[in-house]
Amino acid sequence: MPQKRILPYIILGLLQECPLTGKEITLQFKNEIGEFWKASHSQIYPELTRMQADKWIDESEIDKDGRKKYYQITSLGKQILANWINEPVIELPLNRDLFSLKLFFVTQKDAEVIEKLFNDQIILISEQLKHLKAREALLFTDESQIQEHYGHYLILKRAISRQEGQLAWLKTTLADFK
Amino acid sequence: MPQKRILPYIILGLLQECPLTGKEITLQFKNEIGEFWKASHSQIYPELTRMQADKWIDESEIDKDGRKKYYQITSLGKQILANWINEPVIELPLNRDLFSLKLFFVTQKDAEVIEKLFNDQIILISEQLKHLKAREALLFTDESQIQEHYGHYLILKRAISRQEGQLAWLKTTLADFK
DNA sequence: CGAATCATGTAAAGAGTTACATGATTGG
DNA sequence: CCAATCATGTAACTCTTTACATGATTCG
Repeated sequence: MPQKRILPYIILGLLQECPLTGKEITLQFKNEIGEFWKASHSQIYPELTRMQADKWIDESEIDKDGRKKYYQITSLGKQILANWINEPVIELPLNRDLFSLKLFFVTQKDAEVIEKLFNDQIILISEQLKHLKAREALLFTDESQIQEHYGHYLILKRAISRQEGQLAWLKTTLADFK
Repeated sequence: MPQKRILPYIILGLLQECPLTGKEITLQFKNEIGEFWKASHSQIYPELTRMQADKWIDESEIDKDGRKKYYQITSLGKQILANWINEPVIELPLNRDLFSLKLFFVTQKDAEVIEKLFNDQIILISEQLKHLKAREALLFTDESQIQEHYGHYLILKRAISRQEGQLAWLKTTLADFK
């Protein structure tokens, strides 16, 4: 048996707000959600078909003629989403971090290797952080935006906090090392 | 084509220090490495066979009679490991965080749900942090330990820093919310 | 109209998880 | 000696990614 399916619940969560096409769902994974889960269109389209068969979602009347297919959440889907959110999270987040792995295998004498690893990683994280902060400035200009999309606001904040923490650690550890 | 193979490099990194059995390698993933990559024995044993066929590792003479199989890194393996470490890391770390995902889908009126999510997560992270700090106290009692296993020390520190950052964010955000 | 791209979908293959299997060893 | 477990290995199945495919639309 494989690992527990998460993707359909994420799709339900997105459709909870408004009907979306497969393409639009795919694009969401380039934004905040992508910080905490990845999925590509070749997973999403079959998943939508399956969820429709299971009556978690159905096809929306919006733009029915056009070539885009809008899906909307059903009342069954809403229940399933609520149940999932209420299930306690008992696993730690999974992190796959090549930087940390490479660090694991260096010895203190590999000074150049260590410094290069750190410098590259600092650049990488800095760029991502800049991108996240730009999104924050764009989307959450006033309090009403925050109220309306509170969950989105929280996980964007969380992503920013995480990257800032990493960046700070990288910089102080590199400074200590030198 | 699938994602890039990482496991063999991790195994090389472990074998760089001393010969190990498949079982011992498996157990390493319950320690620091498990913070940044997961693997189970059913991946590791076939991978060892494959790496031996590719001459990245070979069977050690240690305990050759016993039922345990010790593997050691070859000089080819050492080169391949060094090359891998020197390749720049261009991808961001992958994070899969169910807590953040669930947070994404709540609205501000779901006060109980949000508080429960936060409280559960605080407990989860606290326990993990306690465990990591216990390992730190156990392994790195003096400076010579740090020198000798510098990479191990760094990624343990990194894991601790990460969890502490998350915990601080969880606590202040929960306090703000109330 | 022709080229680029959009939106949807399918195919192929390795990655990773859980469960099952087996012979050796240990311990009461 | 029998049960538990150890160390290794295999099997079945899903996940995930990359590449390929196709018809509709847009734009110069």
